[in-house]
Amino acid sequence: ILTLTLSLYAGYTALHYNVINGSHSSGHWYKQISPHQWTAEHVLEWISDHVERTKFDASTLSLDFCSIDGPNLCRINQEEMTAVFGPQLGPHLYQSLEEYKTKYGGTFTFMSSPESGSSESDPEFYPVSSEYSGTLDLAFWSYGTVEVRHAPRGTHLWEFIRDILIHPEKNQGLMKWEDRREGVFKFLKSEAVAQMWGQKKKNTSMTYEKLSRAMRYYYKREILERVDGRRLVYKFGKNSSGWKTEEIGSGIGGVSL
DNA sequence: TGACTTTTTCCTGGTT
DNA sequence: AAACCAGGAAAAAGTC
Repeated sequence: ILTLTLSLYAGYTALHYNVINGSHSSGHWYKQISPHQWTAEHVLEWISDHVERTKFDASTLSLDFCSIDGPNLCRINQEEMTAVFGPQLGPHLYQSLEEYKTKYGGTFTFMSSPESGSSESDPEFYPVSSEYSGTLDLAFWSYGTVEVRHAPRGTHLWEFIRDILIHPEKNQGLMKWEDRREGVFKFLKSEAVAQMWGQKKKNTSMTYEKLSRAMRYYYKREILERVDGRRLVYKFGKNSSGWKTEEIGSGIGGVSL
């Protein structure tokens, strides 16, 4: 499953699936070995764990950030980690990585990674050391680059709603499935969800009234289907994706994002 | 830059 | 009466 989702381009969507499925089904093998031996998949598992643990909003992350293997990950210092993953998740990740490094420290020869030094008068030259082999885009590795470079894909309203729904462990009581298989769901705290949506869009004046207008525009595009008679209830339509339990590994991204 | 898409804002009117 | 639902219109934002 991990491999399949990785091959999909919808980065953050794949990360969500990791959070949901990876942590339960496919064990945490990365915990058994040194970070220096982690594969890109291990790194992704590790990140997913922290996303879940810190209740970080994964939708602001790009999978591109995570396409890095253990050896390269270990070369990142705290500042870089924070620059890339933000002030919340970054430090968590850094500390966790240090712990794993220490735990398996004796086994390897490299070391000296956290040159948390502050003499980098040469930002552009850095993150990559000589044998960089990951697929990480260099554009990300400059100070202050927290946002995704181009369009943060997956920021549409319906995706935001979907992502709340597929994260039952976090966002408790905000929304719930009425019929998971059919894609019928309901707002439990309509104004709270609207506030969160507003927060994401940097708009403090968002309300459910306005959010719901945007939702209604989805009917014509068949991203949502109308459910009448039931207040605060909506249903995903055929032009939405990423919410079906059977859909994992196929069909995601078949629809415009 | 300009066309196009999506979301926001506002509104009138109806329903639960 | 409060909280929703339906959409039209148009502005604002975001994308390509």
